[in-house]
Amino acid sequence: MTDMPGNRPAPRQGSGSVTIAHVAAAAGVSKQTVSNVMNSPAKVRTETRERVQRAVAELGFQPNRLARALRSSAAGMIACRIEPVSSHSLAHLHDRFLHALAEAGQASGRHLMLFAADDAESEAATCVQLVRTGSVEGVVLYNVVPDDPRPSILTEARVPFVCFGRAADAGWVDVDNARGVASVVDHLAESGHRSIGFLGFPEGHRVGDDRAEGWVTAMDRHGLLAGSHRLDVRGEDTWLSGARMARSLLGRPDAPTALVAASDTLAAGALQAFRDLGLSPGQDVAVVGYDDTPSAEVLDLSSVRQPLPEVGRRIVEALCSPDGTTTPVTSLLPPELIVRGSSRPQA
Amino acid sequence: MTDMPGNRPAPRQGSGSVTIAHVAAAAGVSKQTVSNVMNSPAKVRTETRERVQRAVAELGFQPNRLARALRSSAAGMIACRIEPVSSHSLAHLHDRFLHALAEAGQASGRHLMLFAADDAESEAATCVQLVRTGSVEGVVLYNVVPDDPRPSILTEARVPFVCFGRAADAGWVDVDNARGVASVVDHLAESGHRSIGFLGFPEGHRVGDDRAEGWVTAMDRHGLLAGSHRLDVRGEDTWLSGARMARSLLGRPDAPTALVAASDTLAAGALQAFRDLGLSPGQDVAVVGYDDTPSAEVLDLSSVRQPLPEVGRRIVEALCSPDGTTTPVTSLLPPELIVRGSSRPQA
DNA sequence: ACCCTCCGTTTTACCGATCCAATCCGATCG
DNA sequence: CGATCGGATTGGATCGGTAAAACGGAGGGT
Repeated sequence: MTDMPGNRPAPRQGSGSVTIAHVAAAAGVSKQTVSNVMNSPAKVRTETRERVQRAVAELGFQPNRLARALRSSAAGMIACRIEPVSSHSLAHLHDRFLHALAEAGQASGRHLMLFAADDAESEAATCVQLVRTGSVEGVVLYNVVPDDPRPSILTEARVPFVCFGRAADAGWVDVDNARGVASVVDHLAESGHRSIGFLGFPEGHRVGDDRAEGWVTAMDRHGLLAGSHRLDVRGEDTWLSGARMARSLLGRPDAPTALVAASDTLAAGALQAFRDLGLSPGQDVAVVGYDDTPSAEVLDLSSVRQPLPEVGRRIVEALCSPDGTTTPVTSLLPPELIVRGSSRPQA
Repeated sequence: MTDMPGNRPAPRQGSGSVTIAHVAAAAGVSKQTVSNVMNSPAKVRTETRERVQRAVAELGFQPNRLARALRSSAAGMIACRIEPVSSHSLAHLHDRFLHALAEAGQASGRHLMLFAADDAESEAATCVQLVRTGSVEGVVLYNVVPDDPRPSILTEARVPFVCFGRAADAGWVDVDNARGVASVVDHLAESGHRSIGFLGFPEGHRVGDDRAEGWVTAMDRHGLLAGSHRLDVRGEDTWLSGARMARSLLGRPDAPTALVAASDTLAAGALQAFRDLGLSPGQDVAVVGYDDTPSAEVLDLSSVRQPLPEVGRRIVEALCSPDGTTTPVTSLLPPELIVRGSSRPQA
């Protein structure tokens, strides 16, 4: 209680921060007891605990994360690359995903570190380095494609990681794209639509193909597929392309009464096509987008929302669970359909 | 060279990482010499240095960031809040800004930590906590508004911080919005336009007002302001609102031949209005957007680009420079006009 | 030969917390 | 009444580096 361990002047002026030793001295106990109060309060007698807690509150003590991390070799951090802007369709989700990840991490006492990288290889190299230097406990991969080089590099280097998007021989969390589109078809079919078109991405990419497959499956289930294969059109994920595709579908003799778009961008283009053709969205013809971007709300556009908060939680959980010899954790989450004016059945 | 300091089994199997002690043992020198090789190579004799470097390479040693940070009490990290998605016009910039920040930080050996917060107050509280726990050296504030509560809280708590956007009594980095819009007016005036309209945000917000002021100033400088005050219209930052405002301007008897928009969103709306009116962008009427979002390129829309990489560098520099009693660093950067088809003078 | 400087290296201490083993204490028990 | 026992508390070592001071041998000056 008299002086500081280490003969340092008590609460240092200015810049120095309050350490566990200051608290211990103030409460008249040892450092270890303070540590116990912070980490396993049950081990400390109530009276002592309260005395320590008072000292903690008075001095405004906050344990040094670095020291704790060093000693317990648990960095309390996960890393994720922040990609440069691209016209990739998932780019719109990137910041929402990072937000979800940050929030989920905080909920379990872990922070999110961002890093930039030029390509997949340097991203993987950075991940390895971050883990080797003890900076992070694991990393999250985003936008994983079928023959992605990253999972194998990281597995080889024994870097804990989880993918957002399916990957072989690795832990992943994904949102069921096929199911999302299928739920849109269900919704439209239940609203009485019998001819439902699909505006998709060019073939060859996982996400786009999954969404297309959802349309086929659901159409078939409703017995609407026969003769509908002409209603499946594909094109770039741009507003103009969406408008063009919608116009071409609606210009046919067997024009569909509803459209499912693989993105809000395409759906926004479709809305424009409706306007050009003098059709009223939701009344004359329905359209539903995907990803529930901010513009969907502005445009009163129905859309499929990915449960990003849950995705974040699952990823953090998978990353921090007792990894090892067991099969990597995988989970496929259902998206949620948000119905707005563009597809609401008129009363 | 014989056994490990601390009597630990040499390169531990599996999970354990290579430490400075392993390298020291392998090279037959002390830990400190290894440390010197890594940090101040000049202090070490060439022969010794090479021997150590060989050992470093062989063992794949990477210094533990946590240990280094703890000892030198320099976290090597900066933090920035990641905001939830909003319809705020600057939201489009958020991920690009974070990317720039991450890149700039890496260039100076600092990593970027992201955190989520519900409001400005809890954001400030988190910042204080992050610095107090030694997790980060400083924080970056984004979207700073005139009477923002955050700067004063952080100053009070002696948390080093820099704002992206002007703030009183604090370090900040900003892009000159007025100058950006003025450069657009210059460009249009040089292309022969004499009647130039402005599509802006509702009054009362720093960014929007700055951009509007740029239009006024430049128009006046070119002697085009007289009678032009009717060409300054304001509205929400949405696509629909942009289309509406453009239509209303172009429908007048004194219709402008060029439009300056305060955002790409508004400009995209204007492009739609042109289409509706049968006008050809860049030929019949010019339009220029702001922020050079990805859609600007797709739409062949001229736009003003904020020099985010430079903003990031300046922020990191300001945050890590010898802070203290001197006046906080402030810098106002010029944006760059990207001319595309929507405003290119026809040859 | 002696002292002093200089340089390269090692030694010692330390950053701030946690882990482990040892100690202390009152309470129970033979 | 001394030995034992279990929970509360403490001291010391440790995590992996870095700062500062101590060390030792080569070279220079007188």
